[in-house]
Amino acid sequence: MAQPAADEDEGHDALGVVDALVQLSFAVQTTLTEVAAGADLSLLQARLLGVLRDRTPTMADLAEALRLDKSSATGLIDRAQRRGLVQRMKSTTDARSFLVELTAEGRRLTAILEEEMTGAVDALVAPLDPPGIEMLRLLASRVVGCQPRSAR
Amino acid sequence: MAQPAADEDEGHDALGVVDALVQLSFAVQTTLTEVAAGADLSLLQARLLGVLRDRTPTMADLAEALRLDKSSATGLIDRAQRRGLVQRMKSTTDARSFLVELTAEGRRLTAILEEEMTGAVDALVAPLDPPGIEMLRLLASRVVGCQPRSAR
DNA sequence: TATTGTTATACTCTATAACTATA
DNA sequence: TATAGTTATAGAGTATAACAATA
Repeated sequence: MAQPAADEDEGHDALGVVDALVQLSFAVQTTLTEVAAGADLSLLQARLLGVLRDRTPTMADLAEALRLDKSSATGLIDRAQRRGLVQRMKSTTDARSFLVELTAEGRRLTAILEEEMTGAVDALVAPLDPPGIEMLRLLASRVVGCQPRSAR
Repeated sequence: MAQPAADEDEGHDALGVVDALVQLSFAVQTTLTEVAAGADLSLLQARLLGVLRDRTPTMADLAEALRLDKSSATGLIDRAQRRGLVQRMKSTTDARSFLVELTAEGRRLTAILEEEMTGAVDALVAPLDPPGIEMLRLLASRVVGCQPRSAR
């Protein structure tokens, strides 16, 4: 399928639903990546903060939530911890296990990122009128709400 | 904003437009990544093939199209070339410059990926009825700026 | 002098396999 | 034996800075 034509000046061809969705997904990811970069974070580190906003998962939980191997999660948390964003807490119920939680600094950054990402994505859909935005919200919700979870 | 709840079992909460769009973008990216992985390629390598499908850019053009630093493009093309997917052609107009093009094997893989990615994204929107899909196509096109003027 | 591209370097991110400690 | 997590290792991907060759 066609790539997002970042270097072309006229992007007014009619797109099929696949190209439109793929280009939209790249536009959203680019937006999120830029916001994260503004806080000197990778998108993955930002996603980590998002996961930890409402949870205190074990390393294994975290790996599953981010679809990473457990060894990748170890490195991710090592780097986040080194930057003072998260900390490992010994589990009281399983001596092998850690619970990962945000530090105060991590919570501060998480709040900033949430606000900025919301603003940036809102700006992305600003070309639509309010009914269009509501329709997009509804359709996107329906697509992600019907995801087969059983497949990994 | 909330993370795609990969580890939760029911995704039927009402989502705001930002969360819905972010989750949709991750769903699309995950789908594309899985298709690419099925051909033993990263998503970036697959994007590279997509760019080269209709173009024969210089290294600098390529870096711009993929929004990479020129040094990153060097490594990307080195790896793709090592796998026999692309080749560097000396420019006839600028002795400093190369044109990057697909090999026969690269074209073969590109065609397969295009077909599989289209099928996978189509499957993603299958929960919607045909008017919903058309509406999603229209809204996404408008957001990414590729809507024909007549429909604006 | 400016541009094209590579190299050297350092870091993030990713997975596999082997390992330790605990269940 | 099985599970939770780390370590060792290898590789992709990313950017910055310095560099060579050419424009």
